[in-house]
Amino acid sequence: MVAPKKNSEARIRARNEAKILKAAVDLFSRKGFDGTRIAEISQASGLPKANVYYYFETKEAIYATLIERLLAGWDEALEHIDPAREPEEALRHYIRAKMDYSRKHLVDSRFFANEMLRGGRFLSRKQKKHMQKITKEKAAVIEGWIRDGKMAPVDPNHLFMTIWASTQFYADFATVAAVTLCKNRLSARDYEEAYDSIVTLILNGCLKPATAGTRQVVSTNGGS
Amino acid sequence: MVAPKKNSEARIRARNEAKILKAAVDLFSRKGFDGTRIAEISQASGLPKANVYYYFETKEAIYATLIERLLAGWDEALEHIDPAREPEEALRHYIRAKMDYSRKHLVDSRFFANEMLRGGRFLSRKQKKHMQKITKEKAAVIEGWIRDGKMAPVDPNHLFMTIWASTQFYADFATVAAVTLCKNRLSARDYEEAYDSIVTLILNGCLKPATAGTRQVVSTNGGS
DNA sequence: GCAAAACCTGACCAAAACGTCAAGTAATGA
DNA sequence: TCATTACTTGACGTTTTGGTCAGGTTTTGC
Repeated sequence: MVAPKKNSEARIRARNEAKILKAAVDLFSRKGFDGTRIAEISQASGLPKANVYYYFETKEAIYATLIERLLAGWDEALEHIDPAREPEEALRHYIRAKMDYSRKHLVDSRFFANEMLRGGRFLSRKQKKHMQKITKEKAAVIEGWIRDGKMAPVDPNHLFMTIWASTQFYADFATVAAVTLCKNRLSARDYEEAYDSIVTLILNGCLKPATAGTRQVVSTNGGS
Repeated sequence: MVAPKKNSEARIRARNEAKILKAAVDLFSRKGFDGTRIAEISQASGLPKANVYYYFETKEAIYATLIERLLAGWDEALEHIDPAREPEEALRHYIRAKMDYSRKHLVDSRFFANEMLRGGRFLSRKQKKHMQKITKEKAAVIEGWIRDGKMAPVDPNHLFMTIWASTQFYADFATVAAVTLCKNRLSARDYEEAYDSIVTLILNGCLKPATAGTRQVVSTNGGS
């Protein structure tokens, strides 16, 4: 061998598991759990099928690993909803974080969507409880802002869901979005404009007129 | 036979095709195209597998029929966006129509979502063009309202998508919604509240302050 | 009442699916 | 160097899959 490469240190296991998971999440995101064949995963990952089985007991095991990984990122974006901040800034950043996630992790976003369409059967009770807890905490923050007269009296849960829905849309329904915008694929620019629109709509919709003023909240991102 | 039932008039073909399509859309909506087995459809519809093949050439044929049926309803709700109306009323009715559809046709909504996650490969160029045309027309109506100073200057396409996203969310991600609201299943009441929130958010977000006034737009639907 | 058309279905097939295994090859540590 | 462990893989077995078919039963039109 020309270069022996001591990257054997870069554990073979880790590398191959990553290959498999990457191929798997892509397939699952498009075809769902039942629609994905192990043979496809093996082919897409470049590893022989028997090798896939060497690293993962079953298809379920692969799927479960991906779910676990996904849920880990659930809370992160919500960190922006911080009682110490002003609602306008906090929500703006939160929406951006969600939007960025949708764009950069198209596949994960769709994987999640697929699992939800399936009824979320892979989500453990514990995982659900966790999501619930985090959301509840953050809903309380919103309610605080409302009490302080900083926001209009909207239901925080539905506010969150509207944000989730509208940001996730551009990942999960990219096809619809592309058709609507008469494009073949969504560009970074399209995402930018989507972000602006959502921020404008939702922030104007839930901030107290006193805060937002009669002037519309305008996005901070200029177009080229 | 006790009652011979002349409902043989109610064409056997129509009845059985309906049975098959009903079973199929349910399965497709949860497991996607590749994940759905003809045997499952046959079982769920109560017809033997060979009988399913008597009515439909292939699995694709069933799927295509469903897509066709689905797209037919695409324009309907958009009828509300009528230049003769006032934007507030029009948008309110449109959002309600979409929301009602999501609730009453949970399965179709998810079926559509699944197809989009797959990349909309079953949508013909013609069907896409049609969606595009309708949307463009309605976008023009919104733009008219904006020019007339009746609405804030939002991008109509993104406005539509935000509406689609947030209404569809409660059907496609019912699991997430239920977890968020700490319920097992969404009640009619939950949908009502979701509708109220969305209307409040989006209408306040895109109507001219002059129209909406400094007062928040309030929903017309009572609780209980 | 009767022929033609419409409908039904158990049994079958080839291809593909999941998962296993035994016999390898490479890396590791002493 | 050599034994132990980690990794690789072609070939296999069983089950399930989409789809077919030949021979049945019902409906229908007259």
